[in-house]
Amino acid sequence: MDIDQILDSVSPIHKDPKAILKSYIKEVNFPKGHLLLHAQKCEKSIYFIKKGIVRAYSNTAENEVTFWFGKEGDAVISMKSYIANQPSYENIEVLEHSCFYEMNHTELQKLYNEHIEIANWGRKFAENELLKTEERLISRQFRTASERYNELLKNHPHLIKRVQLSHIASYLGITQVSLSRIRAAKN
Amino acid sequence: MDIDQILDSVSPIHKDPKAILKSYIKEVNFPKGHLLLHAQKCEKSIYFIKKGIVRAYSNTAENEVTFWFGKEGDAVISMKSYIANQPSYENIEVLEHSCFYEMNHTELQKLYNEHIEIANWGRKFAENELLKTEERLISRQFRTASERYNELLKNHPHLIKRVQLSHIASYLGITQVSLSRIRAAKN
DNA sequence: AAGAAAATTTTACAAATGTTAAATAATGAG
DNA sequence: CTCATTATTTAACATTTGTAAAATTTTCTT
Repeated sequence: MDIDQILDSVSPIHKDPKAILKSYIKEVNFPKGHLLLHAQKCEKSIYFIKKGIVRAYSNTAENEVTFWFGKEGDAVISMKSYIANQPSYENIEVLEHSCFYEMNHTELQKLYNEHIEIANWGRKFAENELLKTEERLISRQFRTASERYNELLKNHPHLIKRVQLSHIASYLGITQVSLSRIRAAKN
Repeated sequence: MDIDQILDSVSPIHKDPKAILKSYIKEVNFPKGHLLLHAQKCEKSIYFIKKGIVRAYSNTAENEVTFWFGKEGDAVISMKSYIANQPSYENIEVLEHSCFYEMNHTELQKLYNEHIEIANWGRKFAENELLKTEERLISRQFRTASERYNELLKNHPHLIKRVQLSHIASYLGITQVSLSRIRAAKN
């Protein structure tokens, strides 16, 4: 997915302000296993996935909890760092060799104060991410693990194949044994 | 909580653009039981709570699920309507006689395109709400019902007293019987 | 292709949560 | 203040989910 398409899918933006934005964006590659963002660390960059998949997780006292999967076109960002300049909640792990568009937070903030069209692009960016986060919250609050598993199968069929079931189980908030039972019940 | 304080707490804003914003805001009162927002309806207004408390809920096939409590200073809004111009997920019920600041979505959108400082205020508004929603999601994903109950006791002690336990149980994602057991275990 | 390592499923049992109904406590109307 | 209504807790039992460990399948390395 190329950068023009990604920027426009956030909110259509005219040629000139888009060129300004793009001049601050560079392409970077990372191998499978690389940590793109680090929990407890104040991150400086925002990424968009050009090609590949990633996983967000946090470590609790007992175990590791996966809570998001990112795919092409998705923004990879610590909102806590981007918005509040505070340490990230999440580790983001690259699940297969992937290519990203990278941009620096601070430079983006500066552009927000200089160009109204970029400010409104940034507003739409936050608004879109808000709707996605709300959707995730509602999914968790209203649907059973089994329903959410089917949702995942439907919305991210490619992902299931590439991600360990232990990660999917923790994403669903159940044990891997329970997930096995759900999967077994479908046959 | 007065409107200047609320607007500035979203993001400090200069006198002139703030005056423009305020010229579109009016004060409204509603009694206990009033429905401020309606699920399945495309809502036109955003509210800020001057005084009072509210509850967000949705009806599923079987039952009613409470998923948010709002208090003074909080924004009461259907993000789905505000951002995507689509029907609201939530009903918002006024839990005791309350006073709100009301503003129209469409007028706000217009201001975003005319004043860069208001555009950035709107960006910060979405960003702040995003952090709050993320916090709610993380709370649900990482903490047990019991921990979340204690969190609620700590952060909203006044609320617990004024809200039925059946609502709190559904907010925590457990049955009222389980909540009783949690409460009993603390004595 | 064979063997080792890792991932997934299955089993047996324990613990937690849900369901239904009854008992108790709190609230509100007259 | 009293009675009726509503809210909350408790009890008994059923169901679901978790835990630990073994069995099986898949993946990776050589």
